[in-house]
Amino acid sequence: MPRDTPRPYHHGNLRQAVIDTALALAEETGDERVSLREVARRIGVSSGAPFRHFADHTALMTAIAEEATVRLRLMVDRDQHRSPPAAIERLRTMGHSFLAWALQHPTSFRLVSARRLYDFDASPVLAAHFHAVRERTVALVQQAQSEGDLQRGVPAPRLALMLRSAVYGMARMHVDGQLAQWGVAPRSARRELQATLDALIDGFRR
Amino acid sequence: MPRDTPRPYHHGNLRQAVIDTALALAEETGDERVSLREVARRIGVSSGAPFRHFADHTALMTAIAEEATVRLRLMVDRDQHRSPPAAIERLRTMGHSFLAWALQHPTSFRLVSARRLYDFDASPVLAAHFHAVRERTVALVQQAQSEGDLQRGVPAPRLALMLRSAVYGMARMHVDGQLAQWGVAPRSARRELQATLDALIDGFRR
DNA sequence: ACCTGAACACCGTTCAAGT
DNA sequence: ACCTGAACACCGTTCAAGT
Repeated sequence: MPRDTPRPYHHGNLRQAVIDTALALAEETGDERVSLREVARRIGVSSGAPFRHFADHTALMTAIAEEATVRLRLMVDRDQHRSPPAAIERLRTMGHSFLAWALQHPTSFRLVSARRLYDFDASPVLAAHFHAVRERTVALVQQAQSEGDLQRGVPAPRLALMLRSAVYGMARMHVDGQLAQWGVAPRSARRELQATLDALIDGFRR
Repeated sequence: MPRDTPRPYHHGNLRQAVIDTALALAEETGDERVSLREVARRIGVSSGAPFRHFADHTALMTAIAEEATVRLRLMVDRDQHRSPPAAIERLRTMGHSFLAWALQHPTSFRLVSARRLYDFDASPVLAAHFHAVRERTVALVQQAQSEGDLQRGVPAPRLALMLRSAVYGMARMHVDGQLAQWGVAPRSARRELQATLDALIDGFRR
């Protein structure tokens, strides 16, 4: 590992460098503007070098989407451990975590959720994650219903989809720049969205 | 207007032809894959010709977004005229119209709502439309509250945002390909989403 | 095993020149 | 007034050749 050579022929850890640089570039210019050539330029390798580690542009974006999803999951799990144990509170906490993540990492959220710039079906990591989120949400709704905290009139899968849609919609309205028209200033976005989610959950208390 | 010349030097109505062809191309390949060169090729004009009518790629996409929004509005207005007059029913109808449009024109919906491929701030048409949607939604919520059909515990603007988020989230989950994981088959999507919206509205009946 | 750098087929955009 | 077609600066991707 010679340290006097600024650019050795072999980068050493190009794969990770490409992922990190691409993530930074996405945050700077938008997920749809990540160019492999620009990434290579920033790292100081030739334009063809990244193709040794990623089959194509899509494969790189898939790797980024996986990285972002793992980070979201860590945050959700951490918050769940701190949540009151009642299922309805776990649901609320899950929604708050999701909103907080989307507001903190709008580019990652947009990339992962829109599923346009990467190949969702090629990633077992992503499939497992989204499956788990759905399972957990439905299970918590069922549990909250049997604990007497949520209305039983609506089937659990439908109530879960309703809550998910609302949270997802709030997060997307933010990243899509639509909150301003709805009278929500950027600074108060997190507070207002979490309060709106709370009002939704309270509306379905039994 | 000579009809024996297959390609006259002047197209005649190139601006509209570019919009129509670009819309078709978007439906075929996705809104982010609309190439001005491909549009020009399909119409049979040179690669520089569209620039006589659109300042750049963004300007063309803005025109498309406006066109799509006008069509959405026509559909919403038509359905409103057929709706029962009670504010809560008008709200429900509005949501159903929105969902139906998003399911029928996923590419247009994605383009308009994501606001990434065009310049929202450059379009008074779009600003007016979105402003009107919000005003109308909040007014209908207030009216439904005073007609005794919706809970008064939640402020009208917040309740309006909640309903909008849920509807928007459902529509986006569809175009983002996330409904399958939530146990909703494409064929039953419209029915299931409308039923979920109905359950939400019913949950907030007083 | 990994990287270079030229090559190819695409883009968006500009602009002198043509009709 | 509108369109052509060459030009420029970008892409993604491939691949023989280098280390």
